[in-house]
Amino acid sequence: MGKNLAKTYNPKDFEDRIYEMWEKSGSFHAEVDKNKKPFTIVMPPPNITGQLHMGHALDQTLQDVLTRWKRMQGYSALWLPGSDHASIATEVKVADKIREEEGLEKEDLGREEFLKRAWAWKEEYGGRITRQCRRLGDSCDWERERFTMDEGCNKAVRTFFVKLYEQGLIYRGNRLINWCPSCGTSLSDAEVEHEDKKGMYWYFRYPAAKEGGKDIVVATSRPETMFGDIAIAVNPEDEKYKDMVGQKVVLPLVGREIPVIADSYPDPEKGTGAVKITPAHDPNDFEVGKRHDLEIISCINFDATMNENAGKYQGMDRYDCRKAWVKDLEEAGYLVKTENLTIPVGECYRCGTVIEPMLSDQWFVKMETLAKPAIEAATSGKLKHVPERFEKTYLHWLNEIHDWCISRQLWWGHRIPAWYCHDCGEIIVSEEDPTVCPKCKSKNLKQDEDVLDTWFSSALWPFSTLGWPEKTPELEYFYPTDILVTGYDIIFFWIVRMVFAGCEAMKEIPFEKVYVHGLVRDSQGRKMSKSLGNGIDPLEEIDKYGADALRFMLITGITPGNDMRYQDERMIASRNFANKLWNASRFAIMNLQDENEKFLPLAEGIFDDNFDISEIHLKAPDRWMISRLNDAVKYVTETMEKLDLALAGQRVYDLIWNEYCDWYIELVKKRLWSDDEEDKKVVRTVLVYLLKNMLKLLHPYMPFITEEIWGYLPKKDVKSERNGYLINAVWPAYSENRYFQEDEAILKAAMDSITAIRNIRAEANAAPSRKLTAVILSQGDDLDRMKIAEGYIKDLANITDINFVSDIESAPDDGMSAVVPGAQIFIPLEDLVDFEAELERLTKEKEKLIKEVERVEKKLSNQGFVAKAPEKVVAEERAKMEKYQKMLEKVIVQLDNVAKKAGK
RNA sequence: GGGCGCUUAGCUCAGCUGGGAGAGCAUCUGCCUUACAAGCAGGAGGUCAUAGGUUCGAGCCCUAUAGCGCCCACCA
Repeated sequence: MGKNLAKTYNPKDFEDRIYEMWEKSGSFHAEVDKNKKPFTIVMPPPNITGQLHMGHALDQTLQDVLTRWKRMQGYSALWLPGSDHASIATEVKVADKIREEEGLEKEDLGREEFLKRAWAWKEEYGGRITRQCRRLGDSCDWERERFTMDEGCNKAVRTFFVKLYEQGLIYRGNRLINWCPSCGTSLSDAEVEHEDKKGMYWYFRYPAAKEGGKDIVVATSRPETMFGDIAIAVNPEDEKYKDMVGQKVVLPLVGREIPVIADSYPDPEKGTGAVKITPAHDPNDFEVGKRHDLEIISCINFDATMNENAGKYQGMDRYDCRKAWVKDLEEAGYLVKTENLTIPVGECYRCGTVIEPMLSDQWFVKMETLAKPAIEAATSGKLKHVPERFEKTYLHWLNEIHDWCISRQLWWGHRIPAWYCHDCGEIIVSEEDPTVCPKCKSKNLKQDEDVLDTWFSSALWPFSTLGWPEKTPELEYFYPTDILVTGYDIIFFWIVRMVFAGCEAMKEIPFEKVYVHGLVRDSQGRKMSKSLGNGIDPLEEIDKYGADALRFMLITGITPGNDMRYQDERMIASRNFANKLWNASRFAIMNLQDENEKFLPLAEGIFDDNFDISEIHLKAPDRWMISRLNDAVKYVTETMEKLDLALAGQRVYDLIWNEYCDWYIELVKKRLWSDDEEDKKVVRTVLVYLLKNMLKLLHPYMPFITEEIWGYLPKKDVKSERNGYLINAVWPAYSENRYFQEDEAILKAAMDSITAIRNIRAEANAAPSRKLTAVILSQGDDLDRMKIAEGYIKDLANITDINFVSDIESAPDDGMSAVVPGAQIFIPLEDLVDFEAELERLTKEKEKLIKEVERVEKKLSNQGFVAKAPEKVVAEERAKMEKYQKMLEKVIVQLDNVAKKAGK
């Protein structure tokens, strides 16, 4: 053993190699292990059509951090990966490809042939995303990788469908659904996006049917649906129209007579207060029509052209028809007025085409019963949202939920397990293909042509992937899963549905926590999108800066639930941090070895599992640094428990850069270069100890670099390191025994003094190489600490000699001085002192102290504060008061001296 | 129409259950000091959107206001 890290940090040199090593070693694989507690995350399956984008990178890094952390904590940590068949998206993509390459429409190929092409497409591109995930360092269990349309998932889908059908929770009905004329399929409510668009109200006059009757004016934003009007509704409370109820009016130009009816639906304040009723193309009207048992007349085809009921407009596109029809009505004198305003328009979430409400035979899931346990799960606190506010979103959707239209007029997807008997009309819903009709024994059966909404299979993901409906050991052990990580944009599509599906199929919520994160936006705060071309490719960033840098920047850049901006500078900062760690490790490793790259001896027993670092001959900086590490272990663990991964990551950054690199390494350099072999051994041991633990803390965030460095450390096969790889090492634990309060105080004094002296040096323009002496004025415990810190102050501030005094009279009355908590430091620097500048500096310092004293004084003289604030806080203030007053005294004397020198 | 979030240093953002405001980048000064210039040392920079309130004490809690953004909602 031996050798050291390469001179420069180059992630490309090792990331792929490390990943392969992990995977080959089986480190990602999680087994049912009764001796361990399970920890489970199921990966939100990326669409097979997709490419890895920043959203995935964030989503997956979060999951990987959690999985790696739990794995190190000794859980059987399963992160189950997979991909989604993405019914509509894939069908569109495959159809496009066929059109492009062969000039054929999917109908030309027929269902079977099309599906063959789709599967071939899946084989070719479906693995693309999961391959890309590996570059990120995802430690998922690839042996358990699943696909939403694989055999097991298909079995789960059919079982679940039949189960719900038998309970009457799935039904087939002729209802108004959201129709996308471009995709040629129905959509669920969640798949419709609402957008405010510039629109117009046209006010049309419907003339009275009989001589002497009153005309009625109706506003509409969709004149082309007038061919489907079957009534005009008015509110029975509306005085304007009271006498018209029961009367008939004529549909302009069409000539059909329709009644004026009374219904609570029209709002007298809106429009003219009278509403045209078109049950075939408007959900509200559909309800009104049902209430009044009205006929339904449809006038638009599924391809968004007008049908025969539109008369001469038959065959025209709905919008062309609108134009022509309005023109004709206007010319005929029926247009009363128009009004410009914005109207909300429903659009297909896939292609953006305006949705047409259409009457159609579809399958639905009855939501009322199913929603109840899902609501209960959240309100009872069993299901927790992080951050909490998303529970509101979740509950709102569930409380407002309508029945879920699950059939899609597509080919790529799970085919609906329903058959129709052509002889007796029986509908057979069954897991297996029935060969004969159970009612009439006919063999003339035909399966429903439609497939299921993609989200129907996604809803089963947390348990279908673990073997459901079979009672597998995995299902028993890993379900319910622990945390579901996803963006807030799919709470409705997915979270809600997984919860009710889990509650129904498993009688148990599918996960205990939902961690909801935001979007990764571009540096200007815009959503990354293909059309804007502002997307940043995670793979390119990995090429440039390394996967660790990308991961670290993503994790530390987010606040739970909020969007983040992608900034190149932060990416560079993360890479620089990796570089810093690399070099600091290189320094340590260098000092662990002799000139032949052989490891030098370390303290006895360091590789024993019960080794206690505090039992070797530590010095103050060692104990300080160990104490800081110990503190970080506690903080990081607790903070991760709260899923505040950004804060935890920042603490590790601080620990490594600010505490370890900036202070600890500098503090021990001299010892490492000394001849004291015993002390050198202590320092080496501490370095190994610190490095190992810091690498462990950082590993979930930056797995590659930490694993790489880990490989260069001296190690033996010990239990606490499991199979020797960092990925499997044991997460560090906090211990009271490693909290060194006194050493923290000593080092605080040392560091404050060092900084103060360096400051003086800078102000006085004294070269860093120039040796200086110092006088430190201090008393009591503070003085004792300063004395212990003496050597370190000398080393790091380049001071040759320190003279300690405990009364102000003995302090020098010239040179420069600085006040630090617990002491005042004097540096004789006559030749360099610019007395005017020093005077100014001290005056500023004095003013600052006076303000402080005044502030504390005010606080302490406030009876309310002394009486009501906690004792501890009051005591702290009193101590401050004393300290500041002392400091002030000193500064005043010093100021006096300098003023004399300055000749004032 | 309903709900939610944001407003803190020049920029991007942290700030846990209320007890003297932090980071990264940028900026200024000095350093190629034998781990690291992807670096080191030392600075400067904030009436925490506004107005009230609760409290001994408010960036944090309450109420209103303004600006920005997001989500939901059956589109007369």
